[in-house]
Amino acid sequence: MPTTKTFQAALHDWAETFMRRSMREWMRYVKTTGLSLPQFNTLMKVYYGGGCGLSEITSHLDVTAAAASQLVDGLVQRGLLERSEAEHDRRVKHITLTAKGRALVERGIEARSGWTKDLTGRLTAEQREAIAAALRQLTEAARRLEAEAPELPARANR
Amino acid sequence: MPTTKTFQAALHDWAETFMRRSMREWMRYVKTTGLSLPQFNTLMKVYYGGGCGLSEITSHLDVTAAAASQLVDGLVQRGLLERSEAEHDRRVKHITLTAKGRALVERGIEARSGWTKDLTGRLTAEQREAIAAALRQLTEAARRLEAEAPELPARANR
DNA sequence: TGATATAGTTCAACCGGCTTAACTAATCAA
DNA sequence: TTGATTAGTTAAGCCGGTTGAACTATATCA
Repeated sequence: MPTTKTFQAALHDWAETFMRRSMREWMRYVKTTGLSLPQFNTLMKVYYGGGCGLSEITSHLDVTAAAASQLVDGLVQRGLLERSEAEHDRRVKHITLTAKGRALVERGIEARSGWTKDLTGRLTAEQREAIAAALRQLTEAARRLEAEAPELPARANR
Repeated sequence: MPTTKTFQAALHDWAETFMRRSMREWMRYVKTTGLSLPQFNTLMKVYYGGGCGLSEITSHLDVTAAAASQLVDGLVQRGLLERSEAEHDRRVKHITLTAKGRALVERGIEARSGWTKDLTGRLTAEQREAIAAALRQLTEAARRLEAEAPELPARANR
C-alpha cells in the first residue's frame, strides 16, 4: 500500500497543527470561565455522556470516587450540574447538566475550534468542497471506530 | 457561497470528534509521565518555540512570571529543560529542551493522535488519497494563518 | 552618569485537587 | 435474613500550582 504512508503523514501533520491551536484556545476559554480544567472536563464528560453516574466520571477522569464526588459537588454549587437519584438503582446518582452548564460547554466547544472559521476564506470553492467531503468520511470512520472500542479500561482503584 | 456553510459544518464535526478523543489520550499520557498539565504545557511551548525566554512561557501559559519560573525550575530539576543565559541580553534566560525532555514531548504528540492510525484501514486507497490531499491543503492554510497572527495578546499583568 | 524599565528569581501564603480511610445506603447472593 | 458488594459521601491531610511582594541584575534612555 503506497498511500498509507503519505496518508498517515498528512493526517499526522494536520492533527498536530490543529491540536496545538485548538488546545490553546480551549485552555484560554476554560480560564475565562473561572473553572479548573478538571471541573470543565467533568462538564464535558456529562455533556457527551448525556448525563451519567458518578462512577463514569470517576473512570473518565481517572481519579478516585472521592475526587469525582467533590468535583461534582463544586459544580452543583455553581449551578452547572444537577444530581438526582436514578430510579433503577437508588444508589447511583444521575448527574445532568443545567441549562447554564450546557451553555458553558457549548461555548467551550465553539471556542476550541472557532479559529477554523478563518480557514474558510483561504480556500477556493473547489477546495472547500473536496475537503468537506474528505472530512465527512474521516469523521464517519472515526465515529465507527469509537463505537467499536466500547469503553476505557477502568482504573485499578488501588 | 453555498459551500462555506457545509464546509464549516464538516470541519466542525471533525474537530469535535477528533478533539474529544485526542484530548483524552493526551491527558492520559501526561498522567503517565508523572508531570502536571502546566508542566507538560511548558515543555510543549519550549518544543514548538524551539527554545525561548521565560517571558514567552509566561504569556503562553497566561500565568505570572513567578509561576513560570517555578514551573521551569521543577522541569530543570527533572532534567527535562536547561537554562542558559542569552548572549544578546544577559537578563533573559534561554530555555531549551534536553534530549530527555524532547523525547517526552514527542511521545506525547504521538500519544495524542496515535489512535488515528486505526483510521487508515477503514478507508479505501482512493479515499486515503483524496483525504490526504485535502488535509495537506488544510494544514498549509492553517499554518499560513498562524504565521500571520504574530503573537498572543500579553496578559494584563495586574 | 543617574533614573527608569525589563527579565527573572525567591519567599510566604493561599487555594484547590487528590488521596486514604471511615462511613452510609442500597443491592445482590446464599 | 445475613453477609458481601457496590455507589457515593465526608473528613483530614498532602502536594503543587498560583499569586503578590520584595529583590537582583541587566539594559535603556536622557
